[in-house]
Amino acid sequence: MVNRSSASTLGFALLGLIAQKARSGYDLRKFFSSTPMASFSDSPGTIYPALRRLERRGLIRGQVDRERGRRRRELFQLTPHGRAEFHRWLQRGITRADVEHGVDALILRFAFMDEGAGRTAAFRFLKALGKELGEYIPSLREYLNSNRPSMPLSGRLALENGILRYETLLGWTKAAMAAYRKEN
Amino acid sequence: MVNRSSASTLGFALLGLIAQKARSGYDLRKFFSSTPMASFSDSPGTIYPALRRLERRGLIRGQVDRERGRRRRELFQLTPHGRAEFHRWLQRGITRADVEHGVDALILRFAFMDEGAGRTAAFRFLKALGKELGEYIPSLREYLNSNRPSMPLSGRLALENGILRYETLLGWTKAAMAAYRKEN
DNA sequence: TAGTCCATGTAAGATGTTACATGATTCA
DNA sequence: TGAATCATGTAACATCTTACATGGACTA
Repeated sequence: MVNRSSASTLGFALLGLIAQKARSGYDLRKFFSSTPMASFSDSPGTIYPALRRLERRGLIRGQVDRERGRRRRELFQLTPHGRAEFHRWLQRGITRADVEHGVDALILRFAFMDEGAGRTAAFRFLKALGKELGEYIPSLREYLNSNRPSMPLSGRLALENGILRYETLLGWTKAAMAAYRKEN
Repeated sequence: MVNRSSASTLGFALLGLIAQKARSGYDLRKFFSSTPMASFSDSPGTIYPALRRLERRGLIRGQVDRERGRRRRELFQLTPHGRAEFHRWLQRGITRADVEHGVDALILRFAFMDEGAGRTAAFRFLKALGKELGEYIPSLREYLNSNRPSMPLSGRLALENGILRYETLLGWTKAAMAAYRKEN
């Protein structure tokens, strides 16, 4: 069986944007098509059903905005339950699986951290991510060293790119922590 | 309607590994669980149905390996059609959408490039990727500069991480091209 | 002989994609 | 008035996840 109550990555992205201010499906589509959050699809077949799922689970509620002379549109806002679920998502710990599976979802979480969970939580997140990366990167290096001779050049370079990506991320966590310290 | 003849990212990952040598579903699961390709799920409910789909489309064919004293297992290899489709995937151009949507699928493609399409194709890929990144990164910078004042710290840092990621990747393409030149 | 690893699968459901569809409003 | 944009949706389908299930072979 599958998680029936909470949301997917897209779901949390929508929750985060709606948490900032009430938005319509169209607003959200435009946001995805016109900002660096373009990794999410802006197609109506993705957005509108996702919003209905969030509504069905009681995480958001929509109300039709019927100002005269304006096109009909439906603005969504978080319910208290939605706000709580979103907050729980932000507060989740960081696992090896999170880091292995692709770091984009983690960065998405972090992007909403200040607004949704506060700066202390943001700092804690960075520290936990740094710790996890510090443990993961050596295992990648080890794999590279053991398999280097048998790997084709493009395969080796691809792996080196992965390692570089994680190392850059680790450096970024440190710079980001410094930025938080400076602000306080 | 949806692409019925070709494969998903997971499908191409499987094709690439099977192209290297004949493998069973179990081999592939172990590969995903024990190497840096851990971003793919190693669960049987993911792998076995994906293999059946590839088989149904005529991209791979399996034959049951029934050596006595060994457990029954089914080894898959590429069909000529599968090899051709895989090759076409490797040769695909690089679009803005590829870069925006997440660069992991591109790196996967590159990892198989030498074996599946040769070094000339690998070099061409790096050049095209570098060009696309060179055009994309400034648009991210521009967004950051326009929106910096209104962004919360964690949001701004997340975006900076994205830019840094693309810049690191651009640097890597240059180093990788140098590595190819040196080999020839 | 009991536990572990090898090896393959199915079922139910959530999620996402592409394509198709509709109608109102604004603007040239 | 015709095109573009605003705004929301459905249908069909592929894909993926989680959980459940089975049985043979190896090893302590």
